[in-house]
Amino acid sequence: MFIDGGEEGRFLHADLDSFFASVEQRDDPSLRGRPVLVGGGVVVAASYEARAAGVRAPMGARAARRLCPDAVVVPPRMGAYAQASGAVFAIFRDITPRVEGISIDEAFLDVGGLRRLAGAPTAIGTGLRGRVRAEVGLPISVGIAGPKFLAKVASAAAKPDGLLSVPVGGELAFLHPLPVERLWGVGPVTAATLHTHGIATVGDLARHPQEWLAAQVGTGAARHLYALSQARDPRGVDSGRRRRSIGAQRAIGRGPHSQAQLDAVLVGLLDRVCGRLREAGRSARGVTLRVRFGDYTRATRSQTLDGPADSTPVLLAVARLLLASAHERIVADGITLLGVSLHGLDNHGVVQLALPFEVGAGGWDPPPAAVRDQGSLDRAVDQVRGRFGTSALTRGVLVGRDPGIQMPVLPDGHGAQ
DNA sequence: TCTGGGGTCCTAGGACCC
DNA sequence: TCTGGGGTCCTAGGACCC
Repeated sequence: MFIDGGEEGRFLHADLDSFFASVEQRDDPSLRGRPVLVGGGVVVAASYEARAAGVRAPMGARAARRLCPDAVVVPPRMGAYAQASGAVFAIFRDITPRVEGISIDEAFLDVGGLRRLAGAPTAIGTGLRGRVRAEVGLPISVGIAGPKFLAKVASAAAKPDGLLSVPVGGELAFLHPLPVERLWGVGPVTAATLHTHGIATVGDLARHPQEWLAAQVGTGAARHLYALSQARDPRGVDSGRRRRSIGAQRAIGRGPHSQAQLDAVLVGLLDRVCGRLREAGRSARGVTLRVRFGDYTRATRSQTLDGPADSTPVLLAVARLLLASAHERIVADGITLLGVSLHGLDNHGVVQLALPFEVGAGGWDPPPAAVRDQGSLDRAVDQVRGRFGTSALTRGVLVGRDPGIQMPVLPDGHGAQ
């Protein structure tokens, strides 16, 4: 699909169709053309054949089977999805370095300025779709528009397996007839509020002044929604985004659960989360515990640490204290989910500051400049201390180019012994 | 439909400091 | 003894997204 005429916008949003289910159909030909559900107790992805029967994610498996009795249910294979995602993102970055990943299966690309090199945005999008299909074997939809968020709205409208370009000047004609729920940031709560005031479409929303909107949904959301309803979006593609938290959670049955059982779940969560933290070469300055009670209401408890930490015992101890602080309520109401997330993520100083060191035997890329003397090493280490706290400097070895210059600095698993 | 697992961002109040 | 404003950090909660 393609709205013809006029100049094209610079932002391209690429979104893999029914990603997990498509990977399953790609890898098992017997699943092609059949309704496929990925997940166990809950459907995390449904193929378009299953969606045709009304199945949506997330939906309980039992309800999904009722709607679609001949569906094939397969367990998720996160490894396969991560691999497929990596291959698709490699194609994105081959087209332009200006790529902003939104999740495992979608990204924004800024293709403004590529015209002479690669053609108009629609040509680039068509080429992208062809390459993903040929090289990775997956269907992907593409939206193109001048305001960034509108490219995402367009890709949703293009699905499945399509391309839609909203021409410059045609933004409002495309946007205003759509239901407000299509706007990024309008979920069930905001939608319900807007509906009570007779606002059903984006055009309805655009006819109300921002001040009035602020009284209904708050100043921040009002500013955001008002701008979007006028097809205004000042954001560009940010290719340097880093993850801001790492977490894990587990739904547990209604119980009752003994303290020992809860602690075992907590230990498992911390083990997973801290492993991923260290794998990423990062440290955390805060721990948040997330609890869902028997009545499905939620609460969080969080604590900030004196300095960054990446050790499982340290972070587990903090999480245990937080769990204890929720003990009374858990006893009273029961508990159905336990989760933990780590925030205040940073590298252990050295890599991020690009200090003039070489790390261990392996070093890192790009190689930093050599440390010339003990004095400059000391000053650099002081910088790290000042910025990240002393506990950032407790493990590993930082080695100057001159092998006589060494300081203990890096976390485990980052190349230093 | 009795309910998964991974994230992001915003708001608001209180503590604390200058 | 009483009183002010501004800024930052921390905690808790909520809405939203895939």
